[in-house]
Amino acid sequence: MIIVPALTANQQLVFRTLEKAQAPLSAYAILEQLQGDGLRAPLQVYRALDKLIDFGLVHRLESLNAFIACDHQGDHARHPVAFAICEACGLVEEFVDPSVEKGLSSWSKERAFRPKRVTVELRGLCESCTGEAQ
Amino acid sequence: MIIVPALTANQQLVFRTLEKAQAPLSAYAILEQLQGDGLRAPLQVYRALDKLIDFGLVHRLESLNAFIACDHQGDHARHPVAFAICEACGLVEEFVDPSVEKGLSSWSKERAFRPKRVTVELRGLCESCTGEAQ
DNA sequence: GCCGTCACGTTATTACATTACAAATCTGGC
DNA sequence: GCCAGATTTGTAATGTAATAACGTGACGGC
Repeated sequence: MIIVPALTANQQLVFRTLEKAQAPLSAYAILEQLQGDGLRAPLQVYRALDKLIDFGLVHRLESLNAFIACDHQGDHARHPVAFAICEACGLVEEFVDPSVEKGLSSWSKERAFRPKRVTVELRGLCESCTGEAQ
Repeated sequence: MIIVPALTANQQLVFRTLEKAQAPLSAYAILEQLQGDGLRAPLQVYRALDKLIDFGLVHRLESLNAFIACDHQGDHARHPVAFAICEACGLVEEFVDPSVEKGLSSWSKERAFRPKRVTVELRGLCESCTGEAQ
């Protein structure tokens, strides 16, 4: 169980922006949206994001250089999570797959590798975009 | 089976640099090494990298913004590949895990998601660094 | 009161990647 | 051979993402 301390003002602003978006946002896109609320510099956003990621409230999508609110709040906070990203409509689906998890953890155990951070991302076409785009 | 056409001059230069490095290099690091050989602009490197990735000769490490020569040449060219990256010594190990592969492909099948590109990266500590760094 | 810690703010800079366009080079048809 | 179109290559400029370096202020323990 991870304790999430009360969020600071900046952290709340950033987190709510991501929650509302329901889609991945880049740090600079977040900044743009929060310029009316006193945020001025990228670093303010990056710092908030770092914390939110630590708390398990936000995930980073490496292949997109973007961030998204975790939609299994606390549920599997900090579990290795995977993402399916539709390149046509931008939809991002977050999921946990036991077989993937098992494979990675047993590989790690065999090699005595100690994973700190796990990235699993599928880029492709979601069901509804599959027909349209060939 | 994928046909790899003869590499262009730039592609060869970039590929050999990565082969020699045996470690991930950023596009700009590659450029720096090749400045004596007629490469001048980032785009020349990025274009070569794009092709090499298409051919399955090079992989991109999303969590590092860097590139590395595939070390299973042709073996599993274009198969989904996973990486374990040591944050202490920089060692990168490329591997294929059937259970991971199976998990991802069956998840995709169930959701009718068509993956085009798969990223699986573990960041952590390799065996030899695990002792030293706590 | 003093110190350590932590979040915050600001400026400048570095790192990574792409757009836009011009020049060169390849290719098939005649 | 030579031209027209397509493809690849080179170059400059720009856009986007992330961090370094520095300093300030709030708060709790002692």
